[in-house]
Amino acid sequence: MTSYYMNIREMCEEFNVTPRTLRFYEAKELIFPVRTGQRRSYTHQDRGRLKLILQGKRFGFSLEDIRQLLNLYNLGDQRYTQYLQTIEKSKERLKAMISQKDELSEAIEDLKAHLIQGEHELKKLKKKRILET
Amino acid sequence: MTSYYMNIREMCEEFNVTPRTLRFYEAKELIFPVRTGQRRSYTHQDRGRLKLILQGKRFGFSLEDIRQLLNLYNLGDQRYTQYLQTIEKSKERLKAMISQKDELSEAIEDLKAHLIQGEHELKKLKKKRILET
DNA sequence: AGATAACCTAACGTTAACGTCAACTTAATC
DNA sequence: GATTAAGTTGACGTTAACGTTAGGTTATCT
Repeated sequence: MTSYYMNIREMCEEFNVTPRTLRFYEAKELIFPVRTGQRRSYTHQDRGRLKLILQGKRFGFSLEDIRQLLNLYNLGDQRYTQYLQTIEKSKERLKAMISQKDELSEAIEDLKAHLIQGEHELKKLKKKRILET
Repeated sequence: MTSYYMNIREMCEEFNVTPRTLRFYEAKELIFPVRTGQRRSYTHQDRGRLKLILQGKRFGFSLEDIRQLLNLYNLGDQRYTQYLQTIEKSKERLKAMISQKDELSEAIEDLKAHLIQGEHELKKLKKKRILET
């Protein structure tokens, strides 16, 4: 297992981000590294959250969207009403993700069809080019 | 069928965007409305492209990414090398979309599991609250 | 024909998500 | 123990994707 605490450089290498990005996410309260002296030490929790952040970004979610979702993954010491709100927000996100997935499936099939058509046309163009040479 | 040409207001209503957005996409060469005098007239082609643009945005693609993809859907009068490049770019996009879909599927299952767990915890909290009242 | 509405261009403003740079402190190395 | 490397905190800069405002043109309505 990877060491319990990681420094900022190790984090950057593992997740392929810059220090600035990690500090930025911290300022936005998406991750909460502890301090060893002045330096940041990233825990297992932080790594889990960062993974989710980067994933969310690939899906086109904003950091604020992601922040709300993240709470679901660390439902520790929240008040009841906050807890409830987190779950409601997460349900919304889930629905959005499902419809996004469906849309994506359609778009993929559509793109495939156009690509096949495109390659067909390309062959014809190629022949023409050869004949014209 | 909707009239062949649409003015900017009709477009905005149909696609739920602002005039600024349409002019912006035009400036970025994503759509090419013709002019009727000074005014823009949007064709069937523009509507098709706009639909794809908005879809692409929901998937988290940049306008530049989308612009390259769009060429595949209007492979009209391109040169052979350009044609080839469009197809290559599109293949890359397709791969990205497929992996995004797979990732999304996983994330959805994961989120579902956490939601179930969260609702379970919520019930326990609720009981505690009632007992404490 | 004068007013009003719909459209236009041009230009500056805004927000998210970082990049970059300066000046400082701490840790590691020679 | 001086230097170098790694990390830190501001603070200002940058880019994408529009929003907003000002000032001008065209079409329509009364």
